[in-house]
Amino acid sequence: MSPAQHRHVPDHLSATLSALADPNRRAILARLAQGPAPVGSLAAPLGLSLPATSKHLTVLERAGLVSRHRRAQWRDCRLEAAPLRELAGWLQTYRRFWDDSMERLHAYLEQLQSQPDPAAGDQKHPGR
Amino acid sequence: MSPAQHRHVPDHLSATLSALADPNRRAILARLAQGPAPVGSLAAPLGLSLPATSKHLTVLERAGLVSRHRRAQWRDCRLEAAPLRELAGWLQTYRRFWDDSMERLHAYLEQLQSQPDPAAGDQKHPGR
DNA sequence: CCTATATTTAACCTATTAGTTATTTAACCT
DNA sequence: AGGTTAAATAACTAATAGGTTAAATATAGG
Repeated sequence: MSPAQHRHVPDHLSATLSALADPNRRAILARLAQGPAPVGSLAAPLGLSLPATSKHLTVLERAGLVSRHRRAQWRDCRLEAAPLRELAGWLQTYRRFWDDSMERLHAYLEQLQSQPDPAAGDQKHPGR
Repeated sequence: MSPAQHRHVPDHLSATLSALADPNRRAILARLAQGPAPVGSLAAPLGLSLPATSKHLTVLERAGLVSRHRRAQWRDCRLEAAPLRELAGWLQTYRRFWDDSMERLHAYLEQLQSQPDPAAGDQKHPGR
């Protein structure tokens, strides 16, 4: 058989998360959180070359996390938070797993079901 | 010169984010959010092979997002939320950028400084 | 118009990722 | 012991990611 075509258009969340997965890119965002900045001033403190920085910015831009605007010969980069909000929304659905009070509630609700969760397949003998 | 050694031990947050960046892995977490499950029952509904699933689980495990426990010949996977909490904490520092009321406060605080943010270098002529 | 400055783009390299198939390991059940 | 089921590991592959150096592009300014 042909060696598997596993190519997708990545969704928003995946783009956001993989953009954020790089520490240099998070450092760029941290810097931009204190106000817009041109590319060069982002590169220097991170010990990154200009081309590397530019690429990181492209990744961040494609994830919607920054926008760039020409301003004379510079290009001002600005933090765009919408994807972060989206991420926070996604994360929210897991909040009960680390929030103690919610965790207790959840445990209670699970216990209410009495059954070991029929939808989950975590019985003694899980369905094949 | 040798072609640049950019090898790091990735930090927690990077490991968490890159683990979460894959939609299949997020689907696994979503499934585990409804209770622990053996590997096979995770693979099937995602159309993933067992080896692929096992690898995803290894990635999630190394990020601390799941744990696996032998249970007869099965291996029960359980969601571990600590890294998600850590992520939520990190995200929290950006909350003011999407939360309207906070945003207004932030704008006000920035305006208090009167100066266009000396630490930021976003003046007319940014430092080299 | 020419030159300096700021940034992007191109071409290339290496490591990592996500998948594959085939083989092992582990535990259960006669 | 032998067979079956569950999962992991090995070996391989194609695509992606993050970096490099060198060349191109865009704007400002004498």
